Amino acid sequence: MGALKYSRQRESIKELVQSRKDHPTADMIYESVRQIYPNISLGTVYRNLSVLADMGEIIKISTSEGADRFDGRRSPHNHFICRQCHKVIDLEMENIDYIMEKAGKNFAGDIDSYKVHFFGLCRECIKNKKND
Amino acid sequence: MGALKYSRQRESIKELVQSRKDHPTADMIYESVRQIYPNISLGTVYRNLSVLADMGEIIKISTSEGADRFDGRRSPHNHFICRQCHKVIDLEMENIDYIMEKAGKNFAGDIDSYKVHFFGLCRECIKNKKND
DNA sequence: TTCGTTGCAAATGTTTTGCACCTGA
DNA sequence: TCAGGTGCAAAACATTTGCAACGAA
Repeated sequence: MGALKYSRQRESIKELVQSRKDHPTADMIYESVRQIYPNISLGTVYRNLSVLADMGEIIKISTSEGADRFDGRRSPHNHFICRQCHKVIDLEMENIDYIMEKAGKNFAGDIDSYKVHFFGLCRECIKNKKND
Repeated sequence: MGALKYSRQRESIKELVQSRKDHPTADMIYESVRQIYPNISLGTVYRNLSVLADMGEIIKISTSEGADRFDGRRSPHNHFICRQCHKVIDLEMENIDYIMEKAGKNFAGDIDSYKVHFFGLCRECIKNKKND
């Protein structure tokens, strides 16, 4: 049951997200894809983002501020979220997968993945602060 | 401006969250506090949870599944989230604050905190899976 | 032909907000 | 007194879903 069938809408969404370096919300993606498929609906965008995230083609980032964001980058990496402007930035840092072992030591369940969000101020917001 | 004034509703919410070991949603907290202050409104609960989180008295946990959860535990710790039942569990693990330094190495902003969410199956869901 | 996919719109679930009244300092 | 807090209800958002028509295999 549930064999995935090709759809140009899904393909287009996937390519769009994977080509962008920012971390767009579903709505931003909708606005972009609409320039190619003017009739696409927001529901279709949400449905496909969900499928693509389940397949591991893209990553869904949930922040406490506003809508979820999506990331099409393939290689594993972590994120920084600015507490002022809420921008999401990819971090270039060494692999820290070993924290999963540390986490699993006193834990009765089965840990298979993790997400780290780092918080603080991004470069732009530090600058703006100084100009106050 | 904005001096915080005492309110028994806020006090009650704070004590409730800090006394619980699960990770209730705003609505669960509302239902509980209502047993003491039957007229409290959900809006008041949300407003106070937000204030308490800003003050650092409680922690707000945003998951991609459903409503945000709140944690009143004082000492720093990390969370496990079951991908099946979405339960949130506190982890007893060694401190890994040093990952902030690793993250800051090639980054132009200022990192001051982080949150790690570990994912997988909790003990109960592993059991249930075996009984299929 | 079959069954996943789409567009549309309505529904859902969560959180925020405007406002008149209440309350702590 | 008076700024902050509250209850209530409506609004704002983000996301999901039912359904009839469409399209890929």
